Amino acid sequence: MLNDRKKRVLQAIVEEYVNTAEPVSSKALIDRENLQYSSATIRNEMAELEKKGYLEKTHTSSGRVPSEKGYRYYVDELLKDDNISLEEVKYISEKLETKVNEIDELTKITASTISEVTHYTTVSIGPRTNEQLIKELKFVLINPTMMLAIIITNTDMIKETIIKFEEDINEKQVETMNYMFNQKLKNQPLKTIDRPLEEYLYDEMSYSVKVIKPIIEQIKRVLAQDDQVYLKGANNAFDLPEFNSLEVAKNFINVLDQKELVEDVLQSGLAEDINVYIGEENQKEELKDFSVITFRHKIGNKDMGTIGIIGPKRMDYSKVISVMKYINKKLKDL
Amino acid sequence: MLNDRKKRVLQAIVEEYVNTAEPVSSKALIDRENLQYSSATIRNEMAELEKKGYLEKTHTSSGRVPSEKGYRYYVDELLKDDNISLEEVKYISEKLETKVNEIDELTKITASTISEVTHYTTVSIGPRTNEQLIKELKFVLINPTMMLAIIITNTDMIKETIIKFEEDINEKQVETMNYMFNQKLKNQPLKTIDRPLEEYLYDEMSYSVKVIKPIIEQIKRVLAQDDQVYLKGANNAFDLPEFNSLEVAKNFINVLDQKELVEDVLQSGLAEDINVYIGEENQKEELKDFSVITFRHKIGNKDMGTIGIIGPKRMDYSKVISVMKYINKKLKDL
DNA sequence: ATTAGCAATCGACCAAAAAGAGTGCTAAAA
DNA sequence: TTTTAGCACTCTTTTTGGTCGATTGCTAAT
Repeated sequence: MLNDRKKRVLQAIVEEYVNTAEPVSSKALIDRENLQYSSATIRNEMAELEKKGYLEKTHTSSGRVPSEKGYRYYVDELLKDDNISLEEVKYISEKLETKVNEIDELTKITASTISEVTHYTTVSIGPRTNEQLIKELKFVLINPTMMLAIIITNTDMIKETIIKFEEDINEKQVETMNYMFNQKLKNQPLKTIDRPLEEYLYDEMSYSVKVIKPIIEQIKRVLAQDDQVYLKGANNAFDLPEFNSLEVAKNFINVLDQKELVEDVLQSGLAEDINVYIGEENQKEELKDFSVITFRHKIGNKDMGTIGIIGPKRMDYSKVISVMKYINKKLKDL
Repeated sequence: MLNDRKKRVLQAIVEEYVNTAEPVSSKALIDRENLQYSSATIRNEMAELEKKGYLEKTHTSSGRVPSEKGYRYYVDELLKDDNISLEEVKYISEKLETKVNEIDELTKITASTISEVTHYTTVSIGPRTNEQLIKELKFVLINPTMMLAIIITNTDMIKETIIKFEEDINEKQVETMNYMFNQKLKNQPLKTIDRPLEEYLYDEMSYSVKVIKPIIEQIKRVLAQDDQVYLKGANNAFDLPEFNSLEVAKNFINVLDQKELVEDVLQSGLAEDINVYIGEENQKEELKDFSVITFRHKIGNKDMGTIGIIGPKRMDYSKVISVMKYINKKLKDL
């Protein structure tokens, strides 16, 4: 356990380092109001914090930098989560009141708002396809060999796909299929469309395989489709000093370029609304030098999409988390 | 006009520079089979090419680098457009044979294939919304206050949107609207949905404004929506030595981050299938240090989407154009 | 328990020197 | 007349050495 003064020192170092991006010296802290000690005293505390693993040095005569353990302690125990200004509150409120027709759009707006307020890069993704229910399934005949299938989920997400047939079908048949498919699928999770259904349809329906097969195949394909990852503020990253290292910048772009990786990260979050992953805590090798904060937006129990912030380990955790918590409250009120 | 030997020298310099990214010295060329002269002779030719503006020096005692005029001459007069290997041909063919249901997907696949073969960053966009015809407009009632509008274009692009009403409507009304709207809009360009139509509908249709207004507004909104820009291989750029300059890398990311800018560039191309813009030839200030090659994919007269390659001015024009030409031919055969 | 003071360490910065690459030009060769 | 060898000159890159300043850890005093 850390004594009170050590906590104050650690907090001051994290905050100072987040601000300046320079290793923090004992001298840099002595002006703080809650640290009225000489530099020598601070130095002794820093040495002990280092021994315990909360701080690191880049070389013998440099100032200290928080270790990942240090950041973690800060996030868990020391962080203020009301670090948000009046202007920010106002700006966010305005943004969130934009009228949207689809939930997807709300996630995008939220993501870009977070990016604008925090100046970090955000990625976002809509609700998880697999967990949603089918609220409505509609087939619309376009011409004798083409039909449009529309799936509307309980979160009002729309997925649509064209289905082509090798033989002509008519309106009557479409109506029947509409009935049959809905019978079986309505209020079911999307992942229901799997083997058992396929068998059922082959068995129970009177249409030829030539008609049924393309429908199931195409619907499955659309559902399996990668969810769209939305990226905002990638260039903000380049204003941060850590991105002056080409190595780091390269890794960063590399991460953002791999949509599947980003998707995985966003999908993998725990049940919490807000999750913080610092450096090595990230599952993905490519993210070991970054910190990621994910924010899962729910209405009731319904997953409405996930937003992630990717930035340097020297991230302003306090600001980001404050903003997210405020947005979370605001969304619940909507 | 350039004499034959000067052409050979210019070509050799461009190719060498594209390969090595280092200013080309007179000595570096003397091993070429079609340049069997001493370095002094080459040097004299280089001096003259420089005086004519085809080459540049970074400082008095450096090798030569092609100027934009030099690249332009190379692209127009010297470039070989069959610079494509058997493996590449095979790889491309395979990729293009992927079955797709929507034209949009074909553009994406083509874009990523080009990126994979050339190792440059590609951006792409579907067919221009405004120029397409409405092949089919369908309204589907979801519940008494919600209707789905589906627009299918002549390139089989599907645009759909949910429309919410303040008062209940019934199946009968939807059918009538289906008829009325189709009557007016079928086989019209999408941009038809503009003021005149609005007036017409208000005048001629018997439904209240409360019903008509949200439909038109929402359809307009969807059509005005930014076309989705698809990005592939952004990280490839960072393997190129010019991106070791942080300045350049930053500009590059900045360009890619501005979807509207990229969209503009892709939409602005001339009537040609393939257009090359070298440095200052780009309309956009932000692209002055890059080269862009756009590739418009058409079937008949129908615009099917545009793909752009963004890279350094020291781009392998020959490779890129060879690949695009091959793909173009291949697509025409499909 | 805290602090003043000081030697020791190490990166950042700078200037000078040395090495290297390439050109332009002149004069000789073809 | 065209081509080439040779060399002085220019400019960049790399290396070297040395100073400066920031910061620490430790010791002894408060």
